[in-house]
Amino acid sequence: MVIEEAASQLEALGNESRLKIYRVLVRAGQTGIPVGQLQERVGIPASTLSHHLKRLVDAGLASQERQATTLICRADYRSMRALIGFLSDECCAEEGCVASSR
Amino acid sequence: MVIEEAASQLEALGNESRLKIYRVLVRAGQTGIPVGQLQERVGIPASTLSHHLKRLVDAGLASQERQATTLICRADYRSMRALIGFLSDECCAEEGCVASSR
DNA sequence: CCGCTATTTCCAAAGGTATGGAAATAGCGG
DNA sequence: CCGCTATTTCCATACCTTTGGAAATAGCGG
Repeated sequence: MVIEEAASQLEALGNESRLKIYRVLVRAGQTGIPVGQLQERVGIPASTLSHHLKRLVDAGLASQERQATTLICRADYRSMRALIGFLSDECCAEEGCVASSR
Repeated sequence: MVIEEAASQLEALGNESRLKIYRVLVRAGQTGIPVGQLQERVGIPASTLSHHLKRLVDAGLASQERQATTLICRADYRSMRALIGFLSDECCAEEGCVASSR
């Protein structure tokens, strides 16, 4: 993972609304969750939610799949795994840190 | 870790300059590194660097300690550990993710 | 107290982000 | 093709971020 990508993913997650959205996505598992239900769950206006979702998708943290008129959203676990890996490896490579204490 | 804190730390790391700075801090280990050396290392004007450092410190990701005229900066490993824990636990609690594949 | 180095704060400009209502679009089911 | 629901795009507004030069401050050593 290159630093630009890590930064853009961290930026995407570095907003309370988006982090909440992302958390709901994660809890929805592989099944995913439609935008509408997501909206009820997080209580954000549709327009705003759509903007935030786009940021998460653009950052590679989530994906969307059309099923008729509804859009199913899913967290991309691989990217989160890669991001956690980056934080552990690149940013926590020295003594005293989680990576070395394992 | 509460979601507000996680979001603010992710936001602090979600900027390429700050992520680079943070990485240098981590690599400097417990010894830490003076602001001046950090500046040479990342090639950012002193003023800008100072702003970024403040953000990292405010987010609890780094700390600073005066030693005479120089300021030693250090990464706060505990906060990174907590952040990685949050991402693994809160955001990756379902099937298919890193947390469950361990 | 002075000069010196290290670092911050002040200030201002430019651009980006967040927000959400209103209008547009997508994709059925009939 | 129409109406309907789901979702996005358009648009505008307010606010926040990033950037960096210049001036201010901190803390020595003399």
